Amino acid sequence: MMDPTQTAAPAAAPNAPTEAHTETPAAAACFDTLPLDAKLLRAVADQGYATMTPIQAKAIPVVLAGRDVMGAAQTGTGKTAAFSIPLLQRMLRHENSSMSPARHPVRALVLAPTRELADQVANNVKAYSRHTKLRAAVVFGGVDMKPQTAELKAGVEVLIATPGRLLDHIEARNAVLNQVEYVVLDEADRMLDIGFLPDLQRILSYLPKTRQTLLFSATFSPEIKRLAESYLQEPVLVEVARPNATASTVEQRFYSVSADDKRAAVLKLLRDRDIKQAIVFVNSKLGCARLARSFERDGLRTNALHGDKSQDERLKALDAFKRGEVDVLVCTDVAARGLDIADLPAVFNFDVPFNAEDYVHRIGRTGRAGASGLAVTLVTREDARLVAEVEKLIKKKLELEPLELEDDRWRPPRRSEAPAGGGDRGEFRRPERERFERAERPAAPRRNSAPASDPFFDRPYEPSTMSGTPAWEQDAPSVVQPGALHHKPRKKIAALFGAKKSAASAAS
DNA sequence: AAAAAAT
Repeated sequence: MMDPTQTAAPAAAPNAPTEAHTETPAAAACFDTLPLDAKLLRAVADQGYATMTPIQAKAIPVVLAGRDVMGAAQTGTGKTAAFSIPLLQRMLRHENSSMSPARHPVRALVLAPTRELADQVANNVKAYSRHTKLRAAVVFGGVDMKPQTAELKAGVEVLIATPGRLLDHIEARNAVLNQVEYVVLDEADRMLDIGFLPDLQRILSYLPKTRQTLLFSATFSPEIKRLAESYLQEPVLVEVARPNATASTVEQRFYSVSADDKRAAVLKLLRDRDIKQAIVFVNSKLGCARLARSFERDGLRTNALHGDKSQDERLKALDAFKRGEVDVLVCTDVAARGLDIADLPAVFNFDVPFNAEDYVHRIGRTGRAGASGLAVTLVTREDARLVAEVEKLIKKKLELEPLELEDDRWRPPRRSEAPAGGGDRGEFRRPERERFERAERPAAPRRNSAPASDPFFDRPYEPSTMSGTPAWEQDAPSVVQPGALHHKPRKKIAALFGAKKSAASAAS
């Protein structure tokens, strides 16, 4: 069943102003039907946005009403704007009279799980607040603290941060968080997972108990939902799709290959599908660096992005990729979540991710804002179990296809065949370089139009719920069967593998 | 089988 705001019925948005320049025939609600300050509406229009995406249409009024929110929507559907615009509005409405300029209190805090994502969110918040006097700043690790400190001391109303560096600033008394009124956890389920939880709890301990808290993600397990509940007060669950749903705009393919053929498979698919640009996800930093070097030898313009690179290299790699100067970005899961790369045509899972949730996030780098995208996952026999977990999580029947690598030209030499010394390893790779040299490439960032507002509407799943009561009690059992694989402790899964496999096949 | 986030 469709949500009323998502139908094409003209009556759905009677107040839609005629000046809105949208090509969408569907009468999706426009931002200016909301009680938003003109400064914010102007900033939204500056970004080229007129109509709201479903998560925005549903979450913004709830945030404006001051409620705590747990928000779930597919990747690439505008969650950042869904929380930042109404938060800015509330900050404009309620000037903090107790604000003492000398103490530079932060009024809104947004936490993100990676530095790149924090940076991106900050850029969005700055864009939406540009016509206001509210100041936004971002702090994350890997870069000099001094400029961040100076910015904090000068006074910042909205602070976007990764946890570790924020704690540094708190302890150095650069950031005063005892007057925070709004907290957002972006990629909330990641922020609440075991690796982040201690830092997160420490940060929250510095904040006032009375505040508005917002959690957003495309993935929520019932366990995390329950945990999250303890950080929220009478939260409203805002769901546009079932949590863990993949975007309908992404074509998902699963190819059965041997580990030795994975590189050849990527090259073949890049060629066969005429893919101009792609992210290739790898499970380990070492594998990431190696694969990037390999693609480089194949003549592709390639960069690696992983946590062992300097922050400078990381930001430059991402930037070069966004500008189209790099064909293939080989990454670890540092890039799995949240990053918005306009019109990225394809994502490859060179390795099947260890966590099914990460599959959802990885493929969410493509098919964003209504664009179409391709997600290819390469599956070896050992990965069958992980794929089964993905299937359970996203509740979609996945079909494993064979991939014929008939033409030897696309198969890089095996270790045993490779010429010693690693010189120029084979002319058969030349066609790759030529194809990419021929490819037409957009010179500048490619997205200027407003995001299409209807491709997200065709969900086969339950319509969103928006109620005043915490909904996950009734929701949890129906979403996932008790005992479903991805709810078992990871250790148990690992143990299953350990029992089956000996160290024999571990060499690589 | 891992990655990320402080130095």
